[in-house]
Amino acid sequence: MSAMVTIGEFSRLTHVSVKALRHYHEIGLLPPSEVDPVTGYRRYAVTQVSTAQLIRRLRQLDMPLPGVFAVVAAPDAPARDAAIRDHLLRMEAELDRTRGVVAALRSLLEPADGPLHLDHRRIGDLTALTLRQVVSRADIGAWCSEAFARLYTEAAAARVEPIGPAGATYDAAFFEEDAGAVLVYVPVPPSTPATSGLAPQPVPGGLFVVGVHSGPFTDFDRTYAAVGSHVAEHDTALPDPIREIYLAGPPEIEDPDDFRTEVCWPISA
Amino acid sequence: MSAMVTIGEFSRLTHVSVKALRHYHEIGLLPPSEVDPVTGYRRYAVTQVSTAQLIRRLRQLDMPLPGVFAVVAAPDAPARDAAIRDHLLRMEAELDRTRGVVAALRSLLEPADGPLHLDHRRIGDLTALTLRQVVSRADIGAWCSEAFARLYTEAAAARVEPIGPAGATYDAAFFEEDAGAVLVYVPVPPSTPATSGLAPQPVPGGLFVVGVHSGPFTDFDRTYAAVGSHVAEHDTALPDPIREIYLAGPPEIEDPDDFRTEVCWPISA
DNA sequence: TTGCTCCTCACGTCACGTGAGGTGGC
DNA sequence: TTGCTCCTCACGTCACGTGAGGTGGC
Repeated sequence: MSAMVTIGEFSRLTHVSVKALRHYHEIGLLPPSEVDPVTGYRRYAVTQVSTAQLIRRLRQLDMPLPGVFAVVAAPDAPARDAAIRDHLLRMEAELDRTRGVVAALRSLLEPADGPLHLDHRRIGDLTALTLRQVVSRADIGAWCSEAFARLYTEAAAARVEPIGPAGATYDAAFFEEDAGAVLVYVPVPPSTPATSGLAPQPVPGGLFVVGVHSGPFTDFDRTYAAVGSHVAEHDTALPDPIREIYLAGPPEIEDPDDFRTEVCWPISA
Repeated sequence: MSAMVTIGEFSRLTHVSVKALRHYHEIGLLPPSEVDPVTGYRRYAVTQVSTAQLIRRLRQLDMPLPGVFAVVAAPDAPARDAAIRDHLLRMEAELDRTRGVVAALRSLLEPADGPLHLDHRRIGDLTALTLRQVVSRADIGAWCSEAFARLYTEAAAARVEPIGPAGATYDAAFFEEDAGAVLVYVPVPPSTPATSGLAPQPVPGGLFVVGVHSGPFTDFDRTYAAVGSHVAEHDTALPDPIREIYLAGPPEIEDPDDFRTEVCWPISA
């Protein structure tokens, strides 16, 4: 039988606040060893200290409570360590993103590189292998790389060569609500047969104002601003999806500074 | 006169969601250039794009809205850049803390280094230069280093040598509510005269269970758990403040792995 | 005219923190 | 007995997101 302590003493032992301990009880994450049925007083066993310490560390790393729950309830050490490693990987990715944003912030505060060159262009109707899904902005990078990998695999399976650069179209909701329908496509000859998973689809064209974005995707809003401002001042924007055409990007190009992407804003004739 | 756009188009231009734009209007951070008095429709000027981009970047870096407000309203570039640099410094500090927590998490998952050596000790009443304030856990490091710097300056001004290691006492609320009264002290001879700012104060002693914590402060909860668990199992804890005695620490010791701190848990005789 | 965009509430999210008001334990 | 600890609501925080229900603009 291990010693029992009050919630206050358990808090001093573990450095977890009393309010947090009550919360963890309420959600079932760390129920006290005993609860007095008449007074409601919580009593914790000293053996619960290590669990509380683990929870505290994970929360200090901003792991969401459902994740903490999974770690604490993990059946064995490998499962537990995998859940923790997962979170540390997500934190690394977050850190990378933050580095990118800091760089983007600096570039925003420096004087601009001169006006962006803009073109009017009529893009014809295409035939393409496509994937379409509602995607949130946070997931867009991962989803796109997975989707393009799938499209190129399908193209190889159908023994066709892409006949132009890959692209994607973004519904207005993707920008306005931070989540919306995204369609990625790889253009193929109209004669391409359906593969096991994918039939070629038409991708309708139209008239666009086009600007080339050079550099990492973190910076995208600058080119969007340039293209969109030009449209607002000189053309009539259409509510159609905005198109991006990936002239140079991952996985072939490794350095984000070398990425080149066309941003195509649909306008009326 | 710059072109005006609807909230939806402004959202596509800036990559700030419509909901966020309405929120920024509501709090006065980014009011639209015009609001139709009858329909309530917002109209943004294209010249507002750069402000929106700046706000977006700062929010991506988790700068709180009051801080964003300060940056956007900054009277000139130096003031603005200083506010941003400030936030980047805070982010660096956060990152340091995170690194520490990750290390602490690893050490928690590794097998323990064997049981901690614990002593019973009667600490006598002291005379000391002291500072006392309610401090939150988040601020404790910064506050302590400032407070000790002040105490040593005062001791030098009074021409007295400290006659023992410095320490601090922490009220229960510091642990139970993540904020509570902390008293830092530097022991001096009882004959020490009052200086301009500080009169020597008595620091009452008592009976304690004492364990030595070796390593960075991030790890403190492990030693607290060991000392406190021992007390729970073998002694009667008192509600008095817990005392830490800084045998080796900053600023003299640089490597956190070399820090040594006594954790003293008050018990009844 | 139709459907799309925009509007304003009101409420939800996440992980607790902040009191208020009251009772039990030593 | 007194004061301290503990209890349970109910509501607040932060920066928006999520619908509901309705209207304006092309």
